[in-house]
Amino acid sequence: MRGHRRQTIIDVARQAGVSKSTAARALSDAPEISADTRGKVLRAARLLGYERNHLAVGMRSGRSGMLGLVIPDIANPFWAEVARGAQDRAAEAGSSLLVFSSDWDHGREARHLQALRQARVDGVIINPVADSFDDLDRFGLPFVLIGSSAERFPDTSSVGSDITQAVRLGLDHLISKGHRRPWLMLGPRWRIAQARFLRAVHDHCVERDVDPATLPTEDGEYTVAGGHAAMHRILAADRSAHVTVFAANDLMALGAGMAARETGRTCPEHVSILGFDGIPAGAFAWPGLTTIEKPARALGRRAVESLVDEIAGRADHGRIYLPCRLIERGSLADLTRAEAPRIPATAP
Amino acid sequence: MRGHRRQTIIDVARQAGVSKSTAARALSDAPEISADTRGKVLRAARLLGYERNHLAVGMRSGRSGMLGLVIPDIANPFWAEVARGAQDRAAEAGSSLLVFSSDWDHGREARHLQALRQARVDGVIINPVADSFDDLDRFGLPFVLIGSSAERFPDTSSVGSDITQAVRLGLDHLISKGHRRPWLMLGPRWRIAQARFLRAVHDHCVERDVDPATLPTEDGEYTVAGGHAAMHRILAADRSAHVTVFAANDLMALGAGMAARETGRTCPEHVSILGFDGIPAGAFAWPGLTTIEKPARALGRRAVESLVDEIAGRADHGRIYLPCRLIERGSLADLTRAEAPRIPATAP
DNA sequence: CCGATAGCCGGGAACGTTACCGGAGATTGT
DNA sequence: ACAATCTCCGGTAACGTTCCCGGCTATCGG
Repeated sequence: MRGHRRQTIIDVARQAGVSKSTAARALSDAPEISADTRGKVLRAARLLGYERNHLAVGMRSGRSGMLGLVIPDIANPFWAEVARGAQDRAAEAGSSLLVFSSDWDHGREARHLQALRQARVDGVIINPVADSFDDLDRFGLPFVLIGSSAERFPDTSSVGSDITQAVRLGLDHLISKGHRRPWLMLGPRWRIAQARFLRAVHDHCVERDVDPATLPTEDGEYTVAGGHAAMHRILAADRSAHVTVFAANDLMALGAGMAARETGRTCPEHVSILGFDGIPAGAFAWPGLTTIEKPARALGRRAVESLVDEIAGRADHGRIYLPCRLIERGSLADLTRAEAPRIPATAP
Repeated sequence: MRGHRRQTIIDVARQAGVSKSTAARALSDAPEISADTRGKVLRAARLLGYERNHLAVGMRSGRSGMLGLVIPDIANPFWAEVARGAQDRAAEAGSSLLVFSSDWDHGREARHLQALRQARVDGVIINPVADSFDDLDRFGLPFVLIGSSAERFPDTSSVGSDITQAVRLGLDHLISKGHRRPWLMLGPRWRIAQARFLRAVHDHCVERDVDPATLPTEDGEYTVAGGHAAMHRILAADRSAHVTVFAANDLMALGAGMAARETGRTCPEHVSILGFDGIPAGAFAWPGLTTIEKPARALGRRAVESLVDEIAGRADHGRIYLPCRLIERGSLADLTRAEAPRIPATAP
């Protein structure tokens, strides 16, 4: 029973007493077939437990019914959420998702793209490692950029979050709480996301009559360890009674919180932290991380939608920026009515 | 340039001046070919930018080079880590991974399995929704169970974590810290994982001369909200000065911590919490969550290894249980030398 | 010098499906 | 009543690859 040969459409046709063309028509509900024979075929298919062979379909029709997703790391909660959204939407569209993690490594990314091409996926959603992504034009597959790397490619559709709006949300909230001179904790200098974030901040500062040059910055990796290290550098450099940090990423913000605690400082008494991403872990920290939530799941869904448009040929090459949302938890002090906090007891 | 037809092996053969059989031999480095012609073919392939069509390969050879992974939720950090391990190992083995989230829903699971069958994946790694998983024998694909659902299927290989060892680790640690009567915060009653956890606890209690019947239990969903609700019930039922909880899952433990704070209790002064899973978010909570770490990434890797064995026919139908590791952070009080803590100031 | 063997290569068939073309009846219009 | 149209169906050719079989050349043993 186990070693039984797989049923093909020919078996179904024979069982139903029709030709395989007719069986195919019934199975792919084409219009030119009588309801009667369709019923017969469908019954036969069910009886035999027939499952259509998508490899053969893809081979003949040129559509494999598979989509590729290449992100930095599926174990990163933000990207996991994106993947979930993409997967859900792909399933609704009747296609499957091949997921790959590039680890910000060019070689891995290249290998994954090759695997995707060889698997003949119908299209790819990618957050490219390099913001150059030079193989783009001879990539030979429909694709959609996701995340923040859309700037240099005006001719390709992309889905990202609205950084400008997000930064406005964050800065205005900081200002309303009395934080006039937050540190900006940025990602690596070579990432275009860094530049975009910084530019959004500058633009908004100008709008609010703040001199952007007065805002101190510190770089670090987009990880907990990166934020941890950067925060130690910040605290070593800034001996103010209250240090405020606007992190470009929640993981960094969380790392910053840990670093602050290690120096005996508590949040939000001595330190205020604003995150960016909205990963669930921020809710469990104590105090809860106030952050700007990117619509990760929706991002994944929209990327798939753009991609199927792209595949279908109706490519409007649009750039889509989804709005973000401020989540207030407890990591931001209200300095407008607070007395000056005292210097932490044990500093390093 | 964009609309250029895809290069096939026939184009390569023509370019190299050989037959397609020879080209195929060169490309799949078969032995019966001279080094000279192989070089010619390979050069021609590179020149034309040839990419082998895996759909056609799968069609002819019966191997699609794709593996399926069906887990409850890719956005759950534990499963994301498993997926990452599986994906890495699959890439090393030269195959791609189709990822699906079932959301503990039978219908979704069934649809995903159908998609996987139709895609003609070579095998599937699955954490089944139902611990019955009755379609198993007529599933018709090589597969490996992952997680805690291997009990009822002695004939299938599976990969999971060593719950017995983990529970021993946890209980001994609790006892060493002076916690003699922890609450057990369990998952839903219908999940077999619940029974396994409970049995492991009982067995170990007997070994340590503790009457397992004295351990109070509380059920809940395997989520933050579930742990949150369960903790409120526990605190309502237990008015002791110090309440200790051994949660079956980190998310529940985190939810429990939030609930405790809401009632004005602090951890570890009034409440001790021991988690289970080792998700990264536990490190950011304050205090850090002491927990038993499951080797999630290794789990994913081993599952793929078992699966390729299964596909290759050398199925030893082994059950693999990987050891867990205790991570001490700050959520457990040391009751052996502490004076009796006072009752929390504001109880609900 | 001839047959056997090994090494290398080409030709065809097959995998399961869909696209296309043509044909047999049934139905319609004049 | 006859041509024209429509509805439905069957046969055949692809899609790109691998596998099997047979053939050609060169080498070798006797």
